Amino acid sequence: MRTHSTNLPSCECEEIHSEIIEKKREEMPDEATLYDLSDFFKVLGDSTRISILFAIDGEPMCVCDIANLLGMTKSAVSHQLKILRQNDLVTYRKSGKNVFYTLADDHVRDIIEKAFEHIKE
Amino acid sequence: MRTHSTNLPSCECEEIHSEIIEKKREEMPDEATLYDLSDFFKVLGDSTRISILFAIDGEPMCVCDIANLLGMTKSAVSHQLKILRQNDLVTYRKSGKNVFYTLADDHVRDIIEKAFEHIKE
DNA sequence: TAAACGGTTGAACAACCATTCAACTGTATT
DNA sequence: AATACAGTTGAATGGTTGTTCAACCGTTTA
Repeated sequence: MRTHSTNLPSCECEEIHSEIIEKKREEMPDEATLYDLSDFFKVLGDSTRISILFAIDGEPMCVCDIANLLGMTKSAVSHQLKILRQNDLVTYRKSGKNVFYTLADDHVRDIIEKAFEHIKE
Repeated sequence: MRTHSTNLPSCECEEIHSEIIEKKREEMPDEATLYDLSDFFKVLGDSTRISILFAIDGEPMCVCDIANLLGMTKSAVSHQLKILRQNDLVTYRKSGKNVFYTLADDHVRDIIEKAFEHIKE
């Protein structure tokens, strides 16, 4: 998950505006929060997972139907659903042989909505 | 960018609830929109880029200062700034030998803010 | 109980991507 | 003009990750 090392390979250039750097350093969120944030966006940063989230918005859908709707194998869908589950973006309800998935809460819908507005400039 | 083929390898299982699939299919955004959305989140799905966005929020910062603040090389920072530039998340202003970067607009700040609230359950 | 089917899972593979390294551009200073 | 330095860039590399494939589990039905 970590995309750059913590503080070892520090910059090869001089500090130009030390005061600004210090001020900014105090304002920065802690590292753990930054990783949590980027990990959250990483989950949304895949067109398959975004498609799944749109599909199961409102009415719940079983894995097989999602696979048919998106033109994918059950396996591929299930792998992505696992990631969505692990990150608490979806919940599921078992019913006989089927497993019905739906959005975990409205928070995610809001964020996707806001991004939706953004990409339309 | 495309993480699954368009419609060729369709599902190996039967359509269980055809009516639901058809209804959902009409409600789904077009494919281009889904890719634009996931591409947008993909840009935010990296801790280095998230860190940069927090750093340049408010007061603009030059590349060298960002590198010092984050403990990274100028090169690595510049590569990520290029991606942020190409996706219109940041703007820059040249001043002598320095290039000062800052957030492009408040839209991005809002989205990160919302995600921030979400990950704190 | 045996077959059928929806769903999950681990390993393998291919594609993608962030960082490093080295070379380069442009501006400022001497 | 020459040096110094902020910033950019392309190629190479190592790590990450989405899909495929095959095997498996659990529930239902014959």
